[in-house]
Amino acid sequence: MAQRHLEEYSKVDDGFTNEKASASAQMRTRTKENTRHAFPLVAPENLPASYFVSATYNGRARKAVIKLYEPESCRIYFWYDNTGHQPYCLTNLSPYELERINRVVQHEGFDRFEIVEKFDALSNKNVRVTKILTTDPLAIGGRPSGCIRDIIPEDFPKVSDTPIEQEKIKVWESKIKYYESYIYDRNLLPGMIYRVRKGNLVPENLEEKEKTIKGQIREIYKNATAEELEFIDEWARLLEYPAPKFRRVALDIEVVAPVATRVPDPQEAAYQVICVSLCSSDGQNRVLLLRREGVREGAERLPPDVNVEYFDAEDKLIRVIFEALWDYPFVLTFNGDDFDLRYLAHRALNLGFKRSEIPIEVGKRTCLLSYGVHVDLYKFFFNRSIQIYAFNNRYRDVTLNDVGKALIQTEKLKLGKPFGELTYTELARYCFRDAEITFRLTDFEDELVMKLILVLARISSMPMDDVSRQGVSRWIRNFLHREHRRRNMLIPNTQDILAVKGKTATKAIIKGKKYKGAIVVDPTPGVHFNVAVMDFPSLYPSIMKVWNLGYESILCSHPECRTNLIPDTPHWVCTKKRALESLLVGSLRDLRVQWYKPKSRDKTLSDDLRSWYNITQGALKVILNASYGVFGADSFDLYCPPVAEATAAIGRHYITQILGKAKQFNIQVLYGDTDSLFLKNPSKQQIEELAHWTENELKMSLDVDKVYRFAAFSSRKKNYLGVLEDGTVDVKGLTGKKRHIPPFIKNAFGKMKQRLAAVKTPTDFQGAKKDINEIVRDCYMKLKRREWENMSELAFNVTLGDGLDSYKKTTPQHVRAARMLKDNGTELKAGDLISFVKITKEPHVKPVNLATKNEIDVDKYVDYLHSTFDQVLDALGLDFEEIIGLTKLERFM
DNA sequence: GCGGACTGCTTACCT
DNA sequence: ACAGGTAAGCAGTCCGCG
Repeated sequence: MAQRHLEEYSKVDDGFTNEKASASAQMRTRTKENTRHAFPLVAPENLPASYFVSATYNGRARKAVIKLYEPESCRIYFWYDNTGHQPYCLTNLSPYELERINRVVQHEGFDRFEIVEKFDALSNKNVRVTKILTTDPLAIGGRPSGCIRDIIPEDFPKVSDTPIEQEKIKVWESKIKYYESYIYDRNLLPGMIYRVRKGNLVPENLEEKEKTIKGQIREIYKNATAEELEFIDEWARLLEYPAPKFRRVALDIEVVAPVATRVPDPQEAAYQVICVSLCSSDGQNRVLLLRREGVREGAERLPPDVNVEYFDAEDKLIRVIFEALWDYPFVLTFNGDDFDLRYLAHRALNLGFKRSEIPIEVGKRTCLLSYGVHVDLYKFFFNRSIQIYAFNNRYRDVTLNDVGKALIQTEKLKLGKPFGELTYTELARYCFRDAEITFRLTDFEDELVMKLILVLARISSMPMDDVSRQGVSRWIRNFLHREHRRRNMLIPNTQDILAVKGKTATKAIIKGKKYKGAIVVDPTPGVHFNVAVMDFPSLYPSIMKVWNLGYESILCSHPECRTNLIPDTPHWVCTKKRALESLLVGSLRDLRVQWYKPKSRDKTLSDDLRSWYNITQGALKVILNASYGVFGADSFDLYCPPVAEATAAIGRHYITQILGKAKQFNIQVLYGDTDSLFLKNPSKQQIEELAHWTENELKMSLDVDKVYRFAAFSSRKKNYLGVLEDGTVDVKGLTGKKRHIPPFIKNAFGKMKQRLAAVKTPTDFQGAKKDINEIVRDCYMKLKRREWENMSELAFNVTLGDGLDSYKKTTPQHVRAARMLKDNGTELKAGDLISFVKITKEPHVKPVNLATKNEIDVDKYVDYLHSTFDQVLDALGLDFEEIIGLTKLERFM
């Protein structure tokens, strides 16, 4: 914790000091303020089975601290390290050489040197390195200057007898947070169950369960190597242990704002907190209101199970909230990192609270809790991987309203008047609804979100608070780090991997990209009946597994491996030693495909168990989907572009081979993208032939993923519409489903989609075409007659990708509109949605709320209607201009 | 001085 | 702070044109 906070505080002074950051819970137990807590925070000598939910570093005690959640009492207990583990980093300088660097050996936090042997996967040999142990993680790194990791390359060239270049001096593992290092070295598993016995932290082994599971899993993985089995066992143990009930509270605050369009600055916290709502798993629904002059009670009703409490003084209200933060082991907010908790912490300071009275650890980007675990659901749902793979893109805007609407069918209350004019009960109702949505987002489907976070914590070896905030590349990095330490492997520095294996050899189609990616087959335009879609289940992870891909195996140093070439590239891959990534990604893939996916659909299992399997397979899917991409991302610690390049190249090779085979088998391929093939009316036998061939020759499975009753292609790639047997319509890439398109056009598109769903046979098409004609014509006429209900129906909704000032090269329309809004006094930032309409006069755009009906450039909208429908109409053999009644001659003129 | 061909920028999508 | 490939619309530039 101290390390993390120091790094954050060094950049921005937000009123807290480092002392505050390292002020620990342990210290709190000694302070007077805490005497009001009836329970001890430090774990007793013996603690029953409890979940490892978080970890931190206590600067006062100079120890790692594990937060244990005991599910019977529903409390968090702190367990302090008792093994004497110390912070350290590694270097290739010998102790003898290091002794000469005064600023190291005389460093305040320096303790001692040790010589250790590690396996260096980059050079493929064991190396002896020096371990520099310290008494404080900050001695190694995290301060702006004077850290050992920086001093070594700065000072050693000066004191060395022989001239030495800085690049040859290596320091390893100096950027790992101390509590993470602690977790790895002690082989602890966040999210798993531990006990405290005689003061020691010991893992809880559910031996019976493990035995049966292992038995069943071994049945399935008969072909796995011993090495693979070991990993599969390990993963299965992590994923099969049960989850607790999470005692938790959701919190939402309201602040008086002098300017309605401006959100109060949480740093300044200049205005009163007027309402706070709590909604909890134990049915404590509370609204705390601050009494203010001139505010009326109001006639509305709150839900009957909600308690309203009034306060005459703001500090008293805040104290009650802080008590809740000391009480609940899990606290949920929607954007609490940047607003609610941050505001409360600074507001409390402004009101004269002592720092030790504030249970919030304010960081640069986070607000963690002194006692429990804060999950900021905004950050969690904002995670693109979570959004797409765990929730199938069901919500599009990451707002409480949109996520609530999509996942729990509950929206925010709409306010009919300005905030300042609300009665107490109106304010209370509004605020409570927000807390309620926040809570229920973690409650639906048997606490799915909480369990998902728990499973991800287990896979990634990260505390729950970290895993809920960070992206998928951090999760992957952390479990790779864990496995390096477990196998006594040196964790390489990013630049070292790059220096040895950084070069790519293929040319990307897109300018500015590093290497060539996947193949997209040109679609055959038209409507096709009975289209079977075959695909490779998790193609890229399978490739990594089968081809032994990893930073250590690609371009390995063995001369005899050089002939083991990756198709389409000059790269080779190791034949002698299995790469860690290949093993890890491969075993996760197998576990998902062969165990969790089938179990999640197994009707013989209880609902609870099936749901757990479903959550687990979903978590695995999220991780597997990113496991290739991270190797091509320079932000990833084990960045290794040839690994990503090789994966994509093999994928291209496979698809190309199958295309050739399909031709040979006389199967018409209508379309294909990356790992899929769309086959026109194939016979059962043809499908089997193709699947068998792939299994035998490519050692990959190729399955029928779905069958379309019919599919419509234009000549555009990544653009089609397909109707499944059950009438579901898949729309891919068509403009009509894109988020930014005006609802007016989108609605017409939706009607067409519905009409197409009813088509069963080629003859049905006649009727459908006629109706679609009508739909398009109707939309066109309404536009021409300016018959829309509401201006917002015509609004384009485009995300502002960057801050307004960073558009230097061009001024896109949405930016132009956004600047008009800004001139009007609206604050805008990256990520905001800009709603604008097209108008006839210069500059042809206007924010929707500033525009009037007769300004609208109707013809521009007709153009949009045209291009949107064309994508489907040409497949159906229809013509937009004929539909709207222009003859060929008129068009010519 | 104007318009078409072109490139580049931006967003949203697909796998 | 996972990747590359594709579509679409618009902004801006260049070049030819008596």
